[in-house]
Amino acid sequence: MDRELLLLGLLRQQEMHGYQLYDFIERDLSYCTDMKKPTAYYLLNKMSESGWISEEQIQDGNRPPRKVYTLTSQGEEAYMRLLRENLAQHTPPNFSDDIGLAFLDSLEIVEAIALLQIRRDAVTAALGEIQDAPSHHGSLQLVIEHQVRFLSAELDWLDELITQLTERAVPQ
Amino acid sequence: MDRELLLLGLLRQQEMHGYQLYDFIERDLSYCTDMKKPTAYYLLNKMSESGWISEEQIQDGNRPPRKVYTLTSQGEEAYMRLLRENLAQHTPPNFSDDIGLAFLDSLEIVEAIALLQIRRDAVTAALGEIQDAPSHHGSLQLVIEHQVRFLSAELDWLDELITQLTERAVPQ
DNA sequence: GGGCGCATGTAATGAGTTACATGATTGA
DNA sequence: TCAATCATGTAACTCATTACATGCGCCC
Repeated sequence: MDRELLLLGLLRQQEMHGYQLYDFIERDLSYCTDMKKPTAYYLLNKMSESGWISEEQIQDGNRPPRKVYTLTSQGEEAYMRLLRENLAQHTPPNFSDDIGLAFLDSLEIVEAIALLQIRRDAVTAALGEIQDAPSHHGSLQLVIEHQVRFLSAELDWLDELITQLTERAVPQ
Repeated sequence: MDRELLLLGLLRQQEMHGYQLYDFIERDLSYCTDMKKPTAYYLLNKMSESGWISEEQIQDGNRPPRKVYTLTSQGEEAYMRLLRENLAQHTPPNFSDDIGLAFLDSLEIVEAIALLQIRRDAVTAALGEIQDAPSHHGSLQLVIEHQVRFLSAELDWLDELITQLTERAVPQ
């Protein structure tokens, strides 16, 4: 239901058509989430059918018509319910990266360090990307701050781990 | 491929049958990952067909026979490849919780604080659960430490956010 | 005039889950 | 004896993705 919440939340701030929503999410929210085009269209159609949003066809010359969506009162209700649910809950994220960590000792320490350095670079790059991201208004900015916080912690942890391993690799 | 890596890594440490693997993952690794039974059996069959693991049927009385799996040399190769790949990469985890955060300003501050308190409790509970978890040998322990690190950072962030909001709610 | 961006969608695929099915053993 | 655990699996379903399909307008 998180994707539904996202779409409802964006539509609530400003009425938009599908492509616009997709585009905004891919462009401006790429550091924290994503949603492919067919998913966006599918969810919008679904929510339209269940009465959460209403659509207005807008024809512009011979172009394919745009379907501009607006929250209905049911949609507003659903939005508030989903938002409260989401805020009150903690969903442990999937750390698929941790699986490799669990078997780190299968490798020579030197190689393990080298690989973790590469990971470190990737985290640094991600952090840089977010910090360069255009700042958003209102609480959307909170998401950026949260991501920065997370990536910084991740970087600290990796650095400590690499240091530990290095000490073990070259004792004195 | 992370699930395959997990199964291979566990089998490499000790030969096991499907149920045993499933059980270990659900019991001892629940704080960082999970894998349902049909998924485990499916992946084991797939890896067996592609020659990564070999199975030995063990009959014990009238019980359903157990299929005990061992890494083949191909499996060993695949394991090392997947491990290196995993260690070198950074996969940004899905923060579905952040979507609610993005729309925090739709709520009265007082309610937002109350909801975040509930989330805070959930994070605290998760942290406690991990710290009580039985310690693992070797680098499996690294995963626990990483999780503790993450949850602590999460808790700090939530506390700061709640403090900020509280100040805004009651200025002086 | 040819490719990219706008705008919508369908179809096929994939990864993983839930629900279901089976049958023996073990413990309260 | 009756439920839980051990042990394996199949079938159906969900959610989201990739690949495909269509067609207009705009800019180089």
